[in-house]
Amino acid sequence: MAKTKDKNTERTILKSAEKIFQTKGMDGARMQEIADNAGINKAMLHYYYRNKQLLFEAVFTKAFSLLAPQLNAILNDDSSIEDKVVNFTSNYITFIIGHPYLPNFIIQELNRNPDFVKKISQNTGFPNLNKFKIQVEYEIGKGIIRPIKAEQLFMNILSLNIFPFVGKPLIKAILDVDEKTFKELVKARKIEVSDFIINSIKV
Amino acid sequence: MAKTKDKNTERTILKSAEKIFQTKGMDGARMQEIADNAGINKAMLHYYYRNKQLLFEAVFTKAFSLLAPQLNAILNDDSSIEDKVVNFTSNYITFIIGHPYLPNFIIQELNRNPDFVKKISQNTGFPNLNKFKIQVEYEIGKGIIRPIKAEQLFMNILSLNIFPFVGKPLIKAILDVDEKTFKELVKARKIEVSDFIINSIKV
DNA sequence: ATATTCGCCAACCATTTGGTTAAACTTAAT
DNA sequence: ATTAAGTTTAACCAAATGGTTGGCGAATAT
Repeated sequence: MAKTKDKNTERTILKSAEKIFQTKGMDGARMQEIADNAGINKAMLHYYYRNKQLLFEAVFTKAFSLLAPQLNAILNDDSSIEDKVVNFTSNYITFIIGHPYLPNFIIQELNRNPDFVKKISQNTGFPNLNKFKIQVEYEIGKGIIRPIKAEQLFMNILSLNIFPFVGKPLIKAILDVDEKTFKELVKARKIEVSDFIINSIKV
Repeated sequence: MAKTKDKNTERTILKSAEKIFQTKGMDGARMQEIADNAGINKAMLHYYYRNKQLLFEAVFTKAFSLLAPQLNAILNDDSSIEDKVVNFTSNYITFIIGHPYLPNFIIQELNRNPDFVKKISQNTGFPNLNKFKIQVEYEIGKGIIRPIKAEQLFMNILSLNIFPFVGKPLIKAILDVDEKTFKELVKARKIEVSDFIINSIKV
């Protein structure tokens, strides 16, 4: 049964590696803990992924490949800016509620190793602003939205959507709310955030 | 000269510890690297701060004590919401440009150890929403601003101000801009962000 | 049937790392 | 000058950590 167990073990390892790396980060993760979590010998991690760095990169690349399409939705979709904001906000927050570890993991690791961003930004499908920029200028010219630089609008959209997840411990402490209340607040942001943005840019 | 050297060494250690911890995090930081950076023997770190955890906490506490007053400015000041947004945004961004490592460090470490937030949140002077909440409800009642929950407005303000610093590597890559251009964009946010918020909440 | 390949593991290894020790040095007080 | 207290260092230690090795058993190919 060796050949079939093969793929199975590899997946098990990746699953465990995701769990550990995404909660503890590259520096805080221990190969032994990943092996224990996967219920296998530590040597197996090296058998399948050679070393810690490569295992980490497998986890990171997969995580980023989940997030990138979300961002491309607002950058490359054909609908109006207002529609995009509404859809992106709702979809993104729903998505992250299902993967609450993702944004913080990616941002933390990108900050830890800024060179790493070059590697993945060369990848095809990496989000870029070109199309969005043209659209923003077009809708401003048409008088549909107020004048604003596409870069700033994009930063605002990203900030409002991502930050609450990344800054969760800080926000929970300041608002003095429990986990349940926090989740409700975040869920309400599916429309709260798009209203806030539309209010601001609509003429 | 022992007594005077004393405080000096202690400060030197803390300075180096700040530099290393804030760029590499608790897990990524090495006591040896801190000692090297301070130009002293590793044993000195333990002589003055007992162990890594306590040295880290000294750094973290100091970092947070720099940030907390910034947040309290918008929560406890007596001016109108509009004025507070304008002032906070400008002041906060100016402040962080001078301490670019701070937000990411604090957020990363709070996420790494959520229990840690309890410790510091009991501290007097820890930001809380009480006063801000009353003010938001008051201004809504008076018809000065649109209806919005204070919690959501606060999250929005925080997100728009903090996220660009935390998500810098990601944003730089997507916008495809160099360091200089990014700094200009962030600087422009001193008014960009408050305009954006005011636009959205003003009746 | 035999040889070979593959998945897997216990045991091991070299290095790193946080932390300790004991002695030397510096300074101020007696 | 002597003592006592605080400061600094080189050398050391035990544990943790990423990674390697050699072999075992099961499946596959010859």
